[in-house]
Amino acid sequence: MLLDYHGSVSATRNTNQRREVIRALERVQGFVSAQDLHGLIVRDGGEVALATVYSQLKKLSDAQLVDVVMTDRGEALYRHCVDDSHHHHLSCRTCGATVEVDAPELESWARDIAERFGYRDLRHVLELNGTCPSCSPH
Amino acid sequence: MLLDYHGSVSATRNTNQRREVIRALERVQGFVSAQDLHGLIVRDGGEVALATVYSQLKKLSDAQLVDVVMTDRGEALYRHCVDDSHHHHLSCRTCGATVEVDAPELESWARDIAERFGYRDLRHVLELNGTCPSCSPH
DNA sequence: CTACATGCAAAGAATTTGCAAATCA
DNA sequence: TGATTTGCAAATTCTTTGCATGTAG
Repeated sequence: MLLDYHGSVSATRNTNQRREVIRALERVQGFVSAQDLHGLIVRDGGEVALATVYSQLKKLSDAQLVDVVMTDRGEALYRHCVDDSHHHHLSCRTCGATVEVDAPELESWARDIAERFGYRDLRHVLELNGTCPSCSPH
Repeated sequence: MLLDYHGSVSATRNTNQRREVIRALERVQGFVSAQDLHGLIVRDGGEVALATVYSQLKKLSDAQLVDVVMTDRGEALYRHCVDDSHHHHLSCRTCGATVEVDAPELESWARDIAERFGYRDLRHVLELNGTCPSCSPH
């Protein structure tokens, strides 16, 4: 039992489906779309409706238990939150190649900014892209 | 006239509609959705179909003449590529309040990263959000 | 008990596509 | 003239919603 922002009692029932979703997220270790996640669950014999996967993912992300990122195709990708290993991507606009980038300076800079403006629960997403070496004109 | 990847001739006609789209993008100076852009054009007496706005935006972004960013709602935002007056936004997830944030440290950090990986023509988009002071529990 | 969760089907929102008619080069 | 573009409407894709039924607490 937990108190929410308004002091009332918050529920979040521990249903089979919720556990299936969380288990699948943990198994994947990375970003997955809701649809793929649902596919995984079903393929493994789980019985969860796609709409339920969506609603659980929404609750999990509201509770900040999963991270959400948007694909360039407008598809949301979710991943089980393990705030270590927070990193960003630098991708090539031409060939799509991607490298992972650690950004400790960015993280602390972001925290400073948030503090300066009195914002809490800061999250951030950084998209870096350019032309990678192999796609650059010689 | 321009050669494409396969050596054939590439066209890109300079139609009224294309000009309308570009003009609207220049007028806005920032990120707009395709739908809003279409709304702007129409409200100004322009006669361009929404589907045409989409197709022109696609061509423009393929040609790297506009930047594209994804909203957390899965909506694409486009902006005419100018790279002056570069800044970022810190917004409140609860009420939507937004403040502009300068990020000189970020800019130079991003340049360093790009250089380290040999990437050129670097662009970046940073999305910062949290809970603003007035939406924070007292 | 009952407030919340589920599942289905239908609704929504953003974007794409098919195709005939218009038009730039 | 002839290949692109346009515009409309229908199709797609991802996600949300309405509502009757199920169920955790």
